[in-house]
Amino acid sequence: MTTILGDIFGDFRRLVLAALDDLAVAGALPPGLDAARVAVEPPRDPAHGDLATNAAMVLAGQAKQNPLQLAEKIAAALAGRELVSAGYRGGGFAAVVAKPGFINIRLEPAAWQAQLRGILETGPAYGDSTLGAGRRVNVEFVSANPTGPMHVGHGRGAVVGDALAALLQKAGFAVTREYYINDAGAQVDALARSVYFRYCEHVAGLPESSLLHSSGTQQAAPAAPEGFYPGEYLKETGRRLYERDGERWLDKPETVWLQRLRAFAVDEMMALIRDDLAALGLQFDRFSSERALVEDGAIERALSVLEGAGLIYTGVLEPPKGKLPDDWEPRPQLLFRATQFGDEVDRPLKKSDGSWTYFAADIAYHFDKYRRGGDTMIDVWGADHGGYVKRMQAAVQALTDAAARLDVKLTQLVNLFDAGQPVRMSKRAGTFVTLREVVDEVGKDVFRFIMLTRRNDQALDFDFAKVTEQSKDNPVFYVQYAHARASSVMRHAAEELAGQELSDAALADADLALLSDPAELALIRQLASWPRIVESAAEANEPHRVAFYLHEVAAQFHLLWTKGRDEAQLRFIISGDPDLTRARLALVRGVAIVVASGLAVFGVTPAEEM
RNA sequence: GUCCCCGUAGCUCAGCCGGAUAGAGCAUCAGUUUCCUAAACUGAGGGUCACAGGUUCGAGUCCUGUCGGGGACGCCA
Repeated sequence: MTTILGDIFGDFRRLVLAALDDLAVAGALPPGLDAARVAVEPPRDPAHGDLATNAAMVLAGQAKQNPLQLAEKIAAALAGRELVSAGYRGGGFAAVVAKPGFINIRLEPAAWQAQLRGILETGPAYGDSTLGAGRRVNVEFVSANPTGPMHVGHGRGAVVGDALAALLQKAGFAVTREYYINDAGAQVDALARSVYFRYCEHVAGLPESSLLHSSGTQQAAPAAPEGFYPGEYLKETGRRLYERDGERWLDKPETVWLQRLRAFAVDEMMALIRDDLAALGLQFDRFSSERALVEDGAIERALSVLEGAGLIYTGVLEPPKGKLPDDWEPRPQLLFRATQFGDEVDRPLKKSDGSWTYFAADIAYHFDKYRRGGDTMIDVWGADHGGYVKRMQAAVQALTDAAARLDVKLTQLVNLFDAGQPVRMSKRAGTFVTLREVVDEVGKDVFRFIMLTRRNDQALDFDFAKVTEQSKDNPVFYVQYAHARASSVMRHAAEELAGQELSDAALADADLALLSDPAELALIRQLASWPRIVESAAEANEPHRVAFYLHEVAAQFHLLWTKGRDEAQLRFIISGDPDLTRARLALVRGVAIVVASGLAVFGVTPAEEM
């Protein structure tokens, strides 16, 4: 109902609603019926027709009429209406009533052919929707801590977040992609100490080191600090610190260097992360710093809102049920009344040392997002943060007086395999696989697509051997291959029909009535459902549906291709019959446009040849 | 103990605000290549939708409970 072009299901829903109005005016239906549940969908069994509506069954109760008889009335009223929308150009339809009360609709081929023409005329924008009506949505994703390179789990969140954002954009929302930098907690202090340790280590290893000269022997490296980040990458960071600052931090107390090194380390880590993001082709509209919020007093501002609503108090929490932490001590804390908003317990805002909890900062951050104009926020988190969802939603509800909504998408684990053998990962054993290593190995297109072949809340197996295999078992190549095949046909056609204009605009004028084979019409139907897929996937926040849809389009196209192998008259290029060839090229281009449009949502480049 | 996610074919998973005879891929079996890319396609077998109730014209889908798997549970993020 909101699509710019070619949502056949929306068009027919409008038509059904208009028919219902006709019936109401004629007195055949009581006025003021609630038609919200009236749906027009493809029937599961294609033998039933192209479209089906449940209108009679949904309204039978309200209208106090027999569903079958009501269906007959609606079908008759439908038959009296015409497809006035330009997208059908004279194509008609037939409506038939079936058993429980379904009304099955079958379009004449001309209506489908007109849909294909519309696809060619619309091009890459095909599938765009006005569902979002320009409403703003803030999608926050990745938000990997700036303590090291991204790992594969971050990569999944990154891809899911980016595809979700792209999908929402295609569906007409004004999307902001945002990254939250957790650069304020104790962990970045630990990071700074780790860098300092590596820095000292580096200096000690230098032949010209003052440590050597002053004592005559190499000084033992200082002990690794608490919470030490053991990754090799920090050796490089320590070296870079030496190159920038020389020996000025040596033998100085922590109070002298901690703040400076923290800033340096976070900058270095963010540079690493930005490289990783770039390798995946990711771009953010905004990076928000936790530290900047803290230093700006944003926490106090946000908490004062809660304070004013009487939602903050000092109290003592019950110890958690089940396993009691070893060092549990009851202690009065500053608490947020999350239980008033459906959370299990009230949540602490200050640590025992008096500093703010991560939660307090996150409250400030979400309040900041809201004040910047986001009443719809989506956060993409790793599933290990699942326990955090309720309290954050509670906070958003409390902060905005329920004017804003926070949705949280949790991404489950990625299990790495190589030819069926699990790739064991252990930070301690040093067999940690970074996102960058995986992306460099398989390519960003493969990585992105595979990450979207599963619902985000399902664990996903990622097998290096399988995802790089060039066969139909690999969904990436299966879909890519369909696009490449389409491109290949167009290259051949350019030779066969040398001198003829084969642009999409030109092909839209081909005699599409020549596309009459059932397999051809089935393919057009498949292409015609793209706008509907965009809207439903966007509404459900489920980009993976696009992957399954593209797989179906590719299958239908490969099928038609192979039919042409058995029945030469079904090939796309028919020597000596330029009119038929042009009609079929229009279909081929339609496939390429839809596949490319879907891949664009995923940030995957459509292949021209393979 | 509480909360969240999950349970669909031998395996991996889809199933679109409830809709008609529950689908796809893999695996198994039987086929297709002088021809636009066989990197593909066709057909067959394979199901107590974990279990038990409930809601209604209709439940894999919604509600309750049970069982099983995973995850999270103050001062980490």
